[in-house]
Amino acid sequence: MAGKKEQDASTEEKILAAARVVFTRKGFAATKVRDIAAEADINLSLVNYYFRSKEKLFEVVMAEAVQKLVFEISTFFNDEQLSIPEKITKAVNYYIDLLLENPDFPLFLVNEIITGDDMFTRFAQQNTLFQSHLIRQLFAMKEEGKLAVHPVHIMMNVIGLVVMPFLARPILERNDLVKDGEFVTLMNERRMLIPLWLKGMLG
Amino acid sequence: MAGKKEQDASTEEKILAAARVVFTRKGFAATKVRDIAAEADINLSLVNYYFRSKEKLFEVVMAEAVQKLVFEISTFFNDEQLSIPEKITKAVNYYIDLLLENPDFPLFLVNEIITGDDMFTRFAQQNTLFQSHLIRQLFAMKEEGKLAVHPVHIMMNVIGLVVMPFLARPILERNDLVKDGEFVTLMNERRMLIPLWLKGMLG
DNA sequence: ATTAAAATTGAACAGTTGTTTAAAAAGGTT
DNA sequence: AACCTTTTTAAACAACTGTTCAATTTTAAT
Repeated sequence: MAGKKEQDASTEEKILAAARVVFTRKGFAATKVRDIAAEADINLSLVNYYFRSKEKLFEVVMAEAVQKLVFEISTFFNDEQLSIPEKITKAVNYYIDLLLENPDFPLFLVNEIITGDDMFTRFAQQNTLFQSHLIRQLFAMKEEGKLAVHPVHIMMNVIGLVVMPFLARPILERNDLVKDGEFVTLMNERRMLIPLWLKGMLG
Repeated sequence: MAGKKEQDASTEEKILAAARVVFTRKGFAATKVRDIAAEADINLSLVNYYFRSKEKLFEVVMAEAVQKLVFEISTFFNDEQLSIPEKITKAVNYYIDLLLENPDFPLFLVNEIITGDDMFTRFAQQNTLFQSHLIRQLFAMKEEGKLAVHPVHIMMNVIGLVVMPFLARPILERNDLVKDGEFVTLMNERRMLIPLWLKGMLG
């Protein structure tokens, strides 16, 4: 029960890939184990054979998502060599790259903040985003009187300006306010714009 | 089947109130009809008696939420007497008022964008937010060369700057970055700040 | 008080869902 | 080949879930 066997990871990986797709698109509660089995094109029982339960499988997928969205970004935020604008520029570009590849991530995570029991809490606990070097820099700036507002405002703005478009995307495209393919162009524009806007906010 | 009876709306309202609470907190898929019955403290069958099905009941709750969050705001956005900054200021204050009273709304709506079949689509169709007078004003400004960026950027920024804090709130408070009660203070600060920031973005 | 409609209840239904089980198939080692 | 482990399969279970039904209670009108 302890050691994992190597050899053929193909079935296990097929399940995991399918789980990523279905969980991300439908959320935990709306996802049926049979959906995952069908998407992976494997027998139903294999899901419980490789991952002990639906919940355990979900935890793996969720951990991956949080890893990508939160942990990686904290590298930039904790790099003591970088100035505030440099940190923001790096973070914005990393996020936009990531979200262009995984457009469902924000909806997925937000979805689980709501329903999630402790699942999201557990990961967020180890989160170094909100106790990062960037935060300390901002607080220091505030102390010196060089920042007029609470540092949390800045943090919320960075995340809000990057993430919100991906949340609003379905509505924007549905209402033909953003044409096909134009969304990507707009997001690429924001790589420049968001750091610029934040410079304005910082004073 | 056609005409609704008047007299005792108490039970019906109890169910509706309970549905608002449970649907908003857990989302459609994770909500059981028995949860709603328990929350309303009424017999299980009465949910189907007053509202034909779980889905029909959900549509009522969702329609209310969209009404509050989208339709009302379009009044401001379509008031031809108001300048762009005036529209934004009104919208920001209305949203912050509303969201302080219903902090779960954003999570709820986002949750249903993901899982929702056509439900959200149907309402968004009639949406006058993204074809509003404000949009036309912004496009006109762009034409005149007085606005450097695509108007959609501005729209996304308004919504993002207002809504994101409510999405992030659980995480912020969990990490003690925002103390008890401080969140409300921060949101009240944003009534002034967001219009200010947007003035900067507009040129 | 009688009568009819509306509201409420408890029980049951039919379908779904996560999980388990026992048996078969495949793979590897000696 | 014989033997053991790992993987896969079909079937079933037990709990859950949305909904319905028949019977009872409440309400309102005459």
